[in-house]
Amino acid sequence: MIDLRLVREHPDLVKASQRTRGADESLVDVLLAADAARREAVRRADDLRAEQKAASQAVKKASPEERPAVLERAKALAAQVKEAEEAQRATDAALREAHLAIPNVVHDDVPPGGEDDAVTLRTVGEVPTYDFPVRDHVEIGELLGAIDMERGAKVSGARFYFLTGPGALLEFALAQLAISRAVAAGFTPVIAPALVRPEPMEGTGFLGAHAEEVYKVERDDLYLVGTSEVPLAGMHMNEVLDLGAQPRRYAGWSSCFRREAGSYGKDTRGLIRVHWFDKVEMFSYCRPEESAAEHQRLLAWEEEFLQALEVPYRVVDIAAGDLGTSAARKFDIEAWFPSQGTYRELTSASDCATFQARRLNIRYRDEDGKPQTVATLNGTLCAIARTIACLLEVHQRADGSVHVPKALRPWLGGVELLTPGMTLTAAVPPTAA
RNA sequence: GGAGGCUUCGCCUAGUCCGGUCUAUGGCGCCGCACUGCUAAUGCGGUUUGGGUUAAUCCCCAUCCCGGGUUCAAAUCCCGGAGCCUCCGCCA
Repeated sequence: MIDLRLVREHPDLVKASQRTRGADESLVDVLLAADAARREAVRRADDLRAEQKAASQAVKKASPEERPAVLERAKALAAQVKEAEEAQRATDAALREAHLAIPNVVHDDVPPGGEDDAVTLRTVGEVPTYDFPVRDHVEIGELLGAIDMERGAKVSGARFYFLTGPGALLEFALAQLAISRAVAAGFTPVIAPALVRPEPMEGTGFLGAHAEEVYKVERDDLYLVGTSEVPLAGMHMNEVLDLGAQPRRYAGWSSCFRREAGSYGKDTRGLIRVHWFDKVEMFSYCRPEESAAEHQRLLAWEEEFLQALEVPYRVVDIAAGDLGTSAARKFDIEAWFPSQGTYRELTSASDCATFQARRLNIRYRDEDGKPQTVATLNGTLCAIARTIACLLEVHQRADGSVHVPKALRPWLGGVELLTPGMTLTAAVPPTAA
């Protein structure tokens, strides 16, 4: 939810934001009207309630002969209050609806335009050339005995997979690397629940436009999260946080589930787009004035992680029209996929400013001790399945073997190369053995 | 899965049986003032959050886990839900 005060005081700013998103700017006027209507209804109900309270007090003090008349008046007022409250509820609902209809106000530096107008901020690393026909990650994964798509489909259906042998070890290696780097950077590591109640789901905005994307466990009124952002944001809902000098940072590991409705035919092969994967997600709570700087820091950590994986990538600044509802700005990192001859999204970092926290009611105390809404940010440190796909492709060799980035070796028994037919026997750092 | 207990304005707590005097008690913490050579102690005052109104103050409304209901009137009575705790059953 955007800040209502901003809408009242600077509707033009919000309208401009709507325009750059390619969204309907008349929604701002709808919101303003709903706000005015609600305030009017609130005033009326409050006034009547005050009157009714007084009348109610009078009942008690009334003498026996006055009593029937006073009681009559109190009853009449009670009826009016009830009516006024119903009217107010209607305006409350209308305001909420109008309020929710408006996505976050975009950051000034966000490029205008839509999906194709993302601005590439930088390209890092050499795009590798191969003097042999490149295989895609499914082929390599099968050669290595790392990925089993067929049995994934047999057991769970399309877009499911088994990671086996070196694939399974790669998952843990990536998770370990991601978490240990995050911890070194000062993040609190978190293992978060993947099944959540409606409130955090709604508060993070996933029941709005993305509702079709979400798995629901009907019987228990719980949802499978599509990203660790949900439990990490929900963790502090309805709290007033003690924000010290530093933002509060969590690195959460959890499974993620996505129905991928509406993506039929897209990336049907392999680990690129799956119904379930595991992820290490960074999540920050900070003062609103710090969020832009924190956004850059999250991005830097993402980049350093990919550099450690020796993967060529580019950073793109997502255009306004392609931003999610709650993001004021979003950077994606796209890594090189040789089988596709292009960069594909691997991670994403969003600055939600106060949009998400306002709905989740997460605040901090400012210098005057007043509660204020915090800013929240999230960034993928490692979406594991897709990262495995990328690693297998980028680091492939002619014989089907795969180069292991130095940073991952400690968790893969020190091996420098995964080769078809090999059995990894040591999944611990050689030094620890 | 079953049974019971609990949830009060930062923390602890009184109040709930028996509706109005609750505009919620007291302690701790915190803030201010006074006193004191300084500290401590003491005294006095303040200290939930949100909304409405306002130039600001004042004031008004809501808020006793949440949502409904009964009533002129609900922290208090009734129904539903959540969370925590205990016990039984089952279980990795």
